[in-house]
Amino acid sequence: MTRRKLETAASRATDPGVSPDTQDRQFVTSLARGLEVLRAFGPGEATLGNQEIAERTGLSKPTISRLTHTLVDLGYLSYSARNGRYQLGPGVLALGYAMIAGLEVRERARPMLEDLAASANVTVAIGERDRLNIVYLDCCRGSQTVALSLNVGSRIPLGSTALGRAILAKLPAGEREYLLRAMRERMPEDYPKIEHGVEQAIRELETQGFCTSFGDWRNDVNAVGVPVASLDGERLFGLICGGPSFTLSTETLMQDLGPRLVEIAGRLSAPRQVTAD
Amino acid sequence: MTRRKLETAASRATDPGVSPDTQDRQFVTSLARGLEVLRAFGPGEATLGNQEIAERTGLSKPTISRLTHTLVDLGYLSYSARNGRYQLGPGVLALGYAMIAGLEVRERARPMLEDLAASANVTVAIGERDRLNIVYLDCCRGSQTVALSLNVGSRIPLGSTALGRAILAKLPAGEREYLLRAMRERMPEDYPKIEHGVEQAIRELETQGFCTSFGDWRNDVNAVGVPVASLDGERLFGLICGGPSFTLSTETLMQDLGPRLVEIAGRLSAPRQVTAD
DNA sequence: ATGGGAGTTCCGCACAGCGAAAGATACTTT
DNA sequence: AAAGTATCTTTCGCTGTGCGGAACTCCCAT
Repeated sequence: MTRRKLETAASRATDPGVSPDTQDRQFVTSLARGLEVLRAFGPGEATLGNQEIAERTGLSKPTISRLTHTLVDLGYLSYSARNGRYQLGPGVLALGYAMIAGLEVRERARPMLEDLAASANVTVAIGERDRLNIVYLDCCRGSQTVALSLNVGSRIPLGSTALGRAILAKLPAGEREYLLRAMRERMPEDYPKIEHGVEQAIRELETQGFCTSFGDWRNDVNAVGVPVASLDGERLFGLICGGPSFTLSTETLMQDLGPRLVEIAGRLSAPRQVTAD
Repeated sequence: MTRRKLETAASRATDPGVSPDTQDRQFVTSLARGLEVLRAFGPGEATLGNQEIAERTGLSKPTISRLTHTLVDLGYLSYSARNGRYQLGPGVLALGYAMIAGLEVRERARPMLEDLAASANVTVAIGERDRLNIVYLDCCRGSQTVALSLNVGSRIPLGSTALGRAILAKLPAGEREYLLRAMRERMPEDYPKIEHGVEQAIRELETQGFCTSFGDWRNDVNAVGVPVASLDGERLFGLICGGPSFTLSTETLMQDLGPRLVEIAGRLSAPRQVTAD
């Protein structure tokens, strides 16, 4: 039982499409496939037909037909007989809420995020890794200019954002390398920048306690980030603070906001550091 | 033992009418079971062990073991080796966001909800049915804008709320009866009230275009609701407007807010705006 | 130490779920 | 209108997946 969670946690945690040739007797394929179907509904693809799902997932049409049938039956997909297309259904949203409602880190973090967002008029967010993305768990904005009400749940890339870098940098080396490898395979052209950014983030975390992304994700967005471990030490989150580059200078981030983020992260972490690694 | 009950009841709670109880060759059991595992994580149960999941779902321990293993692998569950318990993972949240981001009704409804919530200082929400619950798809509050996105995705009962009644009342009779029957089985003691409320809602919708729930869900909450069909006519949503009974009188709801809700519902259903074809 | 409870692994069997191809339906094209 | 095209569903045997009882391991309590 030596090779346990580290490997499996990283094993399929990357990308759809190819099912890794694991003879894992513990792995339930149909479940994974069904979830892959749900995952096919991305930002740009609010509605999909069976054909499109089959293409995106690489599964055969009859399989898709059965899976969608099942998912509709359970309320995770809605079917429009009008145009033969599916949409994500209410069941999926209820699950998402249950997830966020049960997250104690979020509860504890929220007042601090609000405080910082309001006092410095920046965007503050907490996120977690999901495969090769970061998912926003919570988000506070300074001035309610344009209220894009909830990007809680939205994804941003892992490699180029301050949030992603903070998390990658804090990850055990093995897992980090696994993820970097997956990114290199998937987007070889972006990889050099990604790798460089992550290496820099590791150094920054060592020296100053927070890492940066100045224009690396969107070139008009600056942000600083810190990692935060859950109380039981099993989950790794990231905390960022950022804004448009013409509002938010790198100096402010480096000298004021970064340190404040570090301080918040300290308060969020367990009172006693039990780093048994 | 009687383990068939919960599972099948839950499965069919979405699909009304002539679902032949014959072994549905289209139905992928493992997928349904896996999703049932995720669903076991309710409001009160942020973390669960395998044993508890097995009890809640009625599945055998080895089966749960395999399903949780798979779900952890895919990022839909997080596992804490510390105490051997699971939590919903980030993947689930990303799905929820994709669902809500792809909902055009929500986009179109939002400005109207905000407007009404602000001008009348009430809570306005849009929801959809998920099995025997209503799931909030969006929610605007009048004055206290503190917790805005928090209860998106949260569930309220189908039978006693204005939202649930609006949807039940507008449903095809067969489906409505199917759901009522399911509710009678599951909560026989509450059923008489539920049935009465729904019958009343049907009458109210006919006569005044909106239905009511005055203290029937929480006895200090008043609300009025209307059904809204999606543009393609395939999905049925509900719109409510409500607040605490000491702030929001039944008269205001009946004479002012109810009609305004009806008007909003009309604008949501009618695609003929200032469109130049 | 010792017992009990929780979780995982073994194992053979049944049948769930798979995919090629045929059938059904809706939507275009000529 | 009729043939053509694209999409989705159903059929049908075969295979291998996933199932559960029982045995095994681990972790806490006491």
